[in-house]
Amino acid sequence: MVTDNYEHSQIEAKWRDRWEREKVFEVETDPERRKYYVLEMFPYPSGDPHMGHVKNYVIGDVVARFFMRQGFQVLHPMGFDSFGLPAENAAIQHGIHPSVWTHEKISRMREVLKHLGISYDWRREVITCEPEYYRFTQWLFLQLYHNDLAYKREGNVNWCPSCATVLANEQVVDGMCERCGSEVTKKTLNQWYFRITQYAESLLEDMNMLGKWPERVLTMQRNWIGKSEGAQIQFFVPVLNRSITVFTTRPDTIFGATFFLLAPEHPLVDEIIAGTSYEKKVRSFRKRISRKSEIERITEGGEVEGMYIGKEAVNPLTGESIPIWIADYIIYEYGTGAVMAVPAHDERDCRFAKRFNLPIREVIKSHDEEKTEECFAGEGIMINSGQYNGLPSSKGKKSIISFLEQRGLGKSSVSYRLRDWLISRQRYWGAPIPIIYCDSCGEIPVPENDLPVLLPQEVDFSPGGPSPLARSESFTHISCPVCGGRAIRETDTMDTFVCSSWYFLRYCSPWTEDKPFHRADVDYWMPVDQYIGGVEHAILHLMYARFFTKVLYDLDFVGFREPFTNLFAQGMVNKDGAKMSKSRGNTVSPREIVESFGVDTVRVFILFAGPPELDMEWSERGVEGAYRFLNRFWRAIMQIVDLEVHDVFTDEKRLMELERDMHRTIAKVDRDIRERFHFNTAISAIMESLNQLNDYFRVLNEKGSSAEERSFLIRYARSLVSLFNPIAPHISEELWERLGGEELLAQHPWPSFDREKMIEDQVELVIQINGKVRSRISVTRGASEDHVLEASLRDEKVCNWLDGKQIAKKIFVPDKLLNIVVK
RNA sequence: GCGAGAGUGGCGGAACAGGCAGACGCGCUGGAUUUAGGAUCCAGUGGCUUCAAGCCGUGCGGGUUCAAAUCCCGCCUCUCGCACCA
Repeated sequence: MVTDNYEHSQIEAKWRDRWEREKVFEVETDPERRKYYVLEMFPYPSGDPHMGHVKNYVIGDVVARFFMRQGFQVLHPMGFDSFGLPAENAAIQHGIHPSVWTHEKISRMREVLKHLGISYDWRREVITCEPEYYRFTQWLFLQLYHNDLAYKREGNVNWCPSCATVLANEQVVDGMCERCGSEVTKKTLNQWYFRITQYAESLLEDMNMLGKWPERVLTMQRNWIGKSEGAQIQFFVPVLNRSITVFTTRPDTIFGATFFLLAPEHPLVDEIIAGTSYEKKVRSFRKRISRKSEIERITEGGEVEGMYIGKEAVNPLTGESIPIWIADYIIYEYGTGAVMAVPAHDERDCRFAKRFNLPIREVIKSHDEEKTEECFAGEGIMINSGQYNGLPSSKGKKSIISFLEQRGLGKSSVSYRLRDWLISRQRYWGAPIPIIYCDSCGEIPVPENDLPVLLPQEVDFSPGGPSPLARSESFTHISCPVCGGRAIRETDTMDTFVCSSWYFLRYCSPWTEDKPFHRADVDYWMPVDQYIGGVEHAILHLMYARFFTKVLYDLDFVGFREPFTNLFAQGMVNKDGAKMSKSRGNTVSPREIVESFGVDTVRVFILFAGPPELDMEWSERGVEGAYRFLNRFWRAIMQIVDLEVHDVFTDEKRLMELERDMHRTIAKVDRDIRERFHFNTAISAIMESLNQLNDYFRVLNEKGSSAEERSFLIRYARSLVSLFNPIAPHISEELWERLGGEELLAQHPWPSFDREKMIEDQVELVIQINGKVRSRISVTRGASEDHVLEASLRDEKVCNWLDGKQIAKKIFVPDKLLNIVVK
């Protein structure tokens, strides 16, 4: 029973049920209709959603509801990214099985989310830890495997001792584990990788075909991929009787190469020092370096370390012999792991040369004569470079590369900072990697028909030792699918980012059983038109998802190369100036706030606090303010619903003003939502209209209202309620019904406006004297300069300012201002 | 260090293409209503100035312009990202 007061809980429950009963948000593939796909990053089910989630979903819901009312079929799904460590830690600490823990959390979270009344098609829910889903995560792994995009190799990897697993490069932040904050160490392990580096160029290139993405996200991805163009050059090493290739972006500085550097772990180092007195020293040097954590490297002020390893390399241009050193700042995985050191023009080489007293030879002169820095890394004119003297660096680069190319000693080359994606995790709660090792057949992919490789239920979660899967006899020991002989399963599971790299495809086709998705579904719905989430995923998730999409495109499973046309990165919700977190104890529970104020209040507060891309501050007063506004809104509309008609005159002038205001408000709200995502100004426009309305009520209270006024006000109220609907869907649906709306507002067409009706006949025009506002006059729209000048000369204030002055100049902006410049 | 972004009342924030700075809201002040509080309604609310008139005012300093929060140059502060990537 809904009373005449604004009873948020009754109203919200009523419409939530109604939308569900009438399947308002359920959509089907239908190529006849225009589609729009709105997606919010799905959550890890940690329990109750927090305010950051709510903000995310509310933004998405406004967009979804807005487009729905534009006549689009809107796909707006929700699911759970439900593999991951917290579930496993719960098992270790409280003895609850990860599956049980996760499903409990999901139910709880789903309940709260449903309570928010967001326009999800819940039938399409995706849960990544269900075999029905991870079966296809494994299937996708196999596609990558068959196309040489998934491979296993030994490598020096990031290890988080606290999580007892390896981490991808992307998951190490300032030398700390992105998840738990412990210091990351290095370990040499045999691990599975995805060959994302093969897609470095298209990940970079295809950024051009994206729609609206935040510039900073693109920049971050660009930096992460880190493309640099240069050359590979061969330096002959007499002791090996062959060449070592270096990568450099500055072939024009080759005459300044005074020593040669190798990464300490470079395998050629061993060949060079074999049987020499350096063997022992190098071994202990390597040991010392590997103990040095990333943190120490950064905090020690960049003290470089290295040592001479006893042999020489030959500069292919000068024929000069230069000593070979190893240095800790040379990264084996980048470029070729070997560098020609040019201390005069590279800061790091310079530091190294100074520390170990190596010669520094200047070969580039700055264009700017004044500049005589010790280490000049810019472009300039070549000197001390034989026949190349006098050439600018850019030309020199090209000539040197072509000289080397002709002699087969080098070529132009591109390097990327991006590394292959390490996907193995030594943990239980993830999708098992579908690989089998047979004593006689070797490494065998699990046949597609045998998928999913199910996680065993009964495993030992006690901490320490190998991962729970490795300890499970029944899981590990199987017979080879090829020869039937003895075999063991891979016991690593996949990084959860693999699961989230394709979930947006599954939403399109969630009921498909024999494959991850139907092509027709995906072709209809994809790409996601608007993706919304936190900027913290700017690199990791967004790049992995882009990578997966590109692989699927190349393998002809999908017909598009980019998954997300537009991306919106929302700001955080803070409290007391800091990020809300359990450890700080400054969290606000959405569940409780919704209980006392209602969903619509929370939505209005969040959206009104500022533009959504900015961080916002949670404020109790702000919530109350939003609540008060909803009450004010309710009362005003109800006053119109209950308006009695009297036999009185109509205030035509006020009515016209209101009419104009109505069209302006529609135009503003429409634009603010559609083009700018600035819901705060959309709400303030609605508030202004409401204030207009209240002013008018005062007139009506005095004189009573005519039938004409009542019918106009109903129309006005309807458009206001209609505009408010994507922002506060429950209250607006209720008021819509009370105003006589027959169909659901959620399915009612979005209001349109008439530009003609927005125009005023009288405009207020600003009169400036010497650029300062001195007066305002009211003139008819489109008044001429002469007319305005004449009118302003009759204005007392203007006359005072002009008294005894000469008019030197006039600037006239029609319907806006007249600036009179006097001497 | 490199790169990107941002600095506007007591606060969150408006000002779409150089043209009325401070919309809208919060807070605060006064008033009405009320037994009282809350809620509600009305009025006010950038600073200086005794009122009026006026002057100053968008981080700081300069510039362009009839006119600058907005454009240009220099500086300061903050936030974020990258940080031995040859």
